[in-house]
Amino acid sequence: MDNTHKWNDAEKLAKKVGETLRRIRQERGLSLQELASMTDVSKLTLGNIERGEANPSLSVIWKIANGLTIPISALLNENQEVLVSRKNKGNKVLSANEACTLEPIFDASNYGSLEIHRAFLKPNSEYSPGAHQAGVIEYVTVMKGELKIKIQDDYYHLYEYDSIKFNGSREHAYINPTGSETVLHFVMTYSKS
Amino acid sequence: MDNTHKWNDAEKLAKKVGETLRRIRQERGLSLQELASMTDVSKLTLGNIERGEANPSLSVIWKIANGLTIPISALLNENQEVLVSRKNKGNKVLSANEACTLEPIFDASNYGSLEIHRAFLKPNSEYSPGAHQAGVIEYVTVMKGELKIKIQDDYYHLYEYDSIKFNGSREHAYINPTGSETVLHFVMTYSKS
DNA sequence: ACTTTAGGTAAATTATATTATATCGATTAT
DNA sequence: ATAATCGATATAATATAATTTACCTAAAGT
Repeated sequence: MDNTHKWNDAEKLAKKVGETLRRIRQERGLSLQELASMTDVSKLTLGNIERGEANPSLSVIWKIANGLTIPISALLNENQEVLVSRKNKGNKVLSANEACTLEPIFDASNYGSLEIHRAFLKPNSEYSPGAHQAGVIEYVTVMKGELKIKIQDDYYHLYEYDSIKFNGSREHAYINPTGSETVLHFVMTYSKS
Repeated sequence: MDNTHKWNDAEKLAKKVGETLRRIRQERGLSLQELASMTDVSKLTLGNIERGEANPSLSVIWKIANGLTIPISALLNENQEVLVSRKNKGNKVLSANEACTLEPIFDASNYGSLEIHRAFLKPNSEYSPGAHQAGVIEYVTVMKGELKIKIQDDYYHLYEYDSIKFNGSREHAYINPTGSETVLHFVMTYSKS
């Protein structure tokens, strides 16, 4: 069976992963030794991976990403593979149930794929924007009050100055469980083409 | 070294990958045999992975993703990740003159072009980070207190919930003109190479 | 009944990932 | 100069991923 082509592509991936790992390690000023103790992966294996001469197992990949507290996709350069489309921008300021007032701060359509909003969530109310298009990442910070956020089947309770990051393409809802207004700061990024 | 916890997490990842693979395969109505010939990975290995009883190598992961023509991150559920940043959990960094405390919220410098920080500016003090590299854009929001910001020769006075956007490559300084702490929310973007 | 297909299991083998240890050259610091 | 650190390299040993082959059960079709 001819798998030369595939093998070469897999080789390329290994090389790219190695370059990425080396770049991240050097950006943090770490030696192979230090990285080894952080990740519980031997220095030799790390060196081999960085030189693209390794075929690391999933557990090793996970250990490295975990030790560096980065997503695995950061190692695999998967960010660049994501296909994009731009959000269709309706200029809504009020949500359907009027529970939430959205206030655009900077519209980055002219500068890049970034939008910043401020949102005021009324007491004891819920705002469900639904899922956005693929490639949207939301960063939400609680500026005042409390926020209960539901992302698919999981709930997260955030207090003042807490932040959360998640993929906006997942079904989610913002809930103000308190009797006073909640103020949120939204940063939304859209993957580039 | 105690790595039981980490190992369990790695196990969880393997299980999740297995579930994802099985779901994708069944959604496409493929048998293990068919998937094996599509991916050039043995049926037994595929079965082991689906049952979470395997620790596949990067090349096998790549072969599967390639055979199914899906991004690797789709297999790894990387886009399902949710990160929460709590108010006081981050490692704070002090500026040279100790006027400003910087608290990273989400650091994407290694795999993207976005960083989010929270900053605490001491009463009646100034923080001058100098000019950053070219291509940096800063979005600053006042979460609490007041901020006087100097950008080259111009001054801007911001109050609670005000925001400002400017090019970080220009010389700038953050000034807290009040007697109480100022809390800022930073979003910094970097143009990609 | 019988046959086929799918998926799980087992044993044996091959291939290779991972580690430990040591050495080497280059750089950096004292 | 000398020592120390870093990354590359080599070797050997161990652990385990991956394949092959075979057999098993359950379900679905004929």
